Amino acid sequence: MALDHAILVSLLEKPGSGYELARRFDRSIGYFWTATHQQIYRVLKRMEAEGWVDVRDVPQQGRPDKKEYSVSASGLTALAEWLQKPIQPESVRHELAVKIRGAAFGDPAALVGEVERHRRMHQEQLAHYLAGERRDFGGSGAAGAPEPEAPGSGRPDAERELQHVVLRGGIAYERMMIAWLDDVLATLRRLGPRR
Amino acid sequence: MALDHAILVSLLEKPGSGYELARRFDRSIGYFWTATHQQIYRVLKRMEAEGWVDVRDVPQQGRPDKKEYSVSASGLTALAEWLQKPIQPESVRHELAVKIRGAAFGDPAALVGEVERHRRMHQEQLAHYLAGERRDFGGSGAAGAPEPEAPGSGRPDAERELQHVVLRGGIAYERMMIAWLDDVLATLRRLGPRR
DNA sequence: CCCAGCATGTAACGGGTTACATGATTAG
DNA sequence: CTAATCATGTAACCCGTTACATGCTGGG
Repeated sequence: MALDHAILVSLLEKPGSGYELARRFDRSIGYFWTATHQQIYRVLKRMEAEGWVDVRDVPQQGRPDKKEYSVSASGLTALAEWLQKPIQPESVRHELAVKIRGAAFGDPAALVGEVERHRRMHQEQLAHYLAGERRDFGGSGAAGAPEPEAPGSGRPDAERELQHVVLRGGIAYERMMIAWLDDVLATLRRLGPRR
Repeated sequence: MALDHAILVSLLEKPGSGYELARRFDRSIGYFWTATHQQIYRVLKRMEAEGWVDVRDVPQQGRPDKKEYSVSASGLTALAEWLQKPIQPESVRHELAVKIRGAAFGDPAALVGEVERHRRMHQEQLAHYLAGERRDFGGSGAAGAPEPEAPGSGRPDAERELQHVVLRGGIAYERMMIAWLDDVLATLRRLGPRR
């Protein structure tokens, strides 16, 4: 289970509250791992009990107080151990592919709208990634852009480079999906309506 | 939840036992949806109770008897209804990406072996898909290859075309992953060992 | 004789999802 | 006044995973 470790990585990049983590999971971390606030609170509580994270009450004005979590020494050790262990390849889950194969037993043309909708969503996600890349990693060429967020406890250069390569993975994924959905649309249109 | 519908699609393509379904989920259907035999038996029992599938005892010689499941009329209706409903985009889960970002707080070079391992697995999966494509959908050009499996109750041409376009999606995915993992490897090597 | 394959299951555990709950402040 | 944002939580349910169990046949 990687949610624990995803949270550790996020807290190492920048300490924060459960609420803040939930928002990060809707954004940068969410590019490759999703979690709701319920899951996050549950895991934070468990990790606190195990001593992987430290908590600090932060009073705020104009807002509710919050608990700021940060990674403890033993949490860092746990992460390092996990990094050593091989993981098995993720099992794929493409509900849309189930639908596409299922369309042979319904009306292929009826799926066109749905596939177009997915294509649009991937297009938006791609635009979002590209905007983030431009903002955080400079226009095109060399480095030199200021860090958008305070770097965590690691080497700032490694942190940035690795965040960037993961983002490039997201970009490649969205491009691949868009191209494939075009292929799917052409196929559905060629098949036409139910006999 | 799509496991129900993935099973319905597989049974429409060809009726079979829980055991046979489990093997298909390790192969063709498993390209985009995974399931273990325990899940499959559980769902088959539920769908039988709901009347989505019919069961037929098939005595065999030299092997244990089996229960052959096939989709009932109401199962087909349920599938058609599900095809109409929009689904939300799959939430991404890339454990390897968590590790890559986590490597900034450990030793980036130590991840190289693991990433190479994943690259090899994707290469094998790609080879497997390409072999399947050559076998089932002809060398390169036009159609004309004999169906490798008896077609289900739909239009055979639509069934084949849609299976092929899903397979092309798998192929595109593996190619994208291999290219991205090369990018990751180059990045990790550039960063070198822990300071 | 033992292992691999065929075939079907039960049990337990943990994670993910959805719904519900509370309470404060600020902006429209 | 109402809605949105910040902030933390409980409860229930289902799904996915892992381990265990049974029994038969054929091949090395």
